[in-house]
Amino acid sequence: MGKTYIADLADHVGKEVILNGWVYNKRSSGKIWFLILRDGTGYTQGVVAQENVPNEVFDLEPALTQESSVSMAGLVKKDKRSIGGYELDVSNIKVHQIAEEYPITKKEHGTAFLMDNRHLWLRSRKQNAVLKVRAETVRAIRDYFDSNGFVNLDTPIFTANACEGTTTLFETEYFGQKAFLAQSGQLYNEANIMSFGKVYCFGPTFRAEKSKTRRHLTEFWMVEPEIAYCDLDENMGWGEGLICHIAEWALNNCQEQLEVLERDTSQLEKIKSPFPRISYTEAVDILNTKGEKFEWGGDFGGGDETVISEHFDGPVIVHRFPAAIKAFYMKRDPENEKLALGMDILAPEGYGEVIGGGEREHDHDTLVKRINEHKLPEDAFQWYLDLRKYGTVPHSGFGLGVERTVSWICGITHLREAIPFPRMIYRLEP
RNA sequence: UCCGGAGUAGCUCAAUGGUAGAGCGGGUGGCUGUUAACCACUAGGCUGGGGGUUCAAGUCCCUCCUCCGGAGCCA
Repeated sequence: MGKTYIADLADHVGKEVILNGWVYNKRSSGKIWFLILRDGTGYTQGVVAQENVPNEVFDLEPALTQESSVSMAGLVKKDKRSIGGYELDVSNIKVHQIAEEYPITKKEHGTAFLMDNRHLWLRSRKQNAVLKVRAETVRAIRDYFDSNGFVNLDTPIFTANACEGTTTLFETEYFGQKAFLAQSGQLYNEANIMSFGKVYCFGPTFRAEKSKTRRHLTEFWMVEPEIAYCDLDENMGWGEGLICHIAEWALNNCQEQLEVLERDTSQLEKIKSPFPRISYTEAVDILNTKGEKFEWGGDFGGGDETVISEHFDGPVIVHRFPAAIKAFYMKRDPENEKLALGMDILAPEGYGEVIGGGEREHDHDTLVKRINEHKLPEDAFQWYLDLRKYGTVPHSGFGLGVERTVSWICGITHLREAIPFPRMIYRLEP
């Protein structure tokens, strides 16, 4: 009799097995009772009949509280009446611990309460499904880059300077010196590509913005590829390919989870190359056609993004933004100096920007000019400027937000559920 | 920071200015195929804090605190 996981029960029909898990629920009916067990791989029920087990096992029922840790032994049977389609004719139960009164009950709870109990909420079925999709999304991302010749080189989290100067950074103390938590690995990626050609970094990133929306976290995970000898068009192709790969991977590897989440998978099946590519100016026209009264030159808000993406049936790429609203390192459009060669990929169904990136300025003197225009300290960028002195080449890259992508794949409404322990403006614990 | 909303039992929510209730969870008992099982009984409250109006405040007014979601910023 071996240790078995619920997900593998189908292979053990007619055999005695031991399942290790936690009490999800129980139902008693006098001389027979049911123990619904979860073990992280699935849910099943044990049937405990008075005539089949010793009295001391049968009498456990009143004491078994929700989330008590137990092992149960028994014969595996196929039965439609059981959750998961299989059940155990229980012969023995070993109690590891009787859980104290569990705060999360089977009825609904508010999100504030659930977030306070995030360490326990993770056990619930839906949260388990979302985080499994997250793990698979990370696998899909790595698979995409690894199998396309990218080298994974991670970039520092402690940095000395605020690279873009626009967003607020978390400040910390570093042996008596001021340091900041990184908001992007891009600048370091730009150094790395001159050695490896194609690289990506993948790690946590930090923004001290006091954002209070469902689309923002202060600590989130981002994958950032960077490619040497790559223009804006090719860059858009990499972003599009990545998103298609993630959607396809989820459909192939997360069917069970997407079902638990009641995700309309037809939305994911529609994610196919090529994505429509429209310029910022065309996007502004779309907004105005729909009566949004958007003025050329401004940045899109969450609502604007939704309106634009609703115009298309799937993700859409928006490119060539007004240079004035973009970072100093973005290359200008040679055909129109007012435009920067940036691109965003907007996910459908109102999920908004999941990718932001573009072609970088690779000319030394132009870059110095931009640094000064943005009133950034030139000294801090000496190493970055060096990259333009020793064999500079056109290059591009982008960042993809993991939690936004996972939320979209799962069809959930708030980023906080797409990461095990979210960090938000008013949430540092648990 | 600004705008809006909410704080009542462990949880989710009710309660014309007039004795604070229900469902779930807890406890006790019943039931041999239950599916957020069901049935009966039972315990559980400084109505977020402070101040005010009133014969009377969960309810009206002021103030503070906490949380929620939206704007800004962005992935």
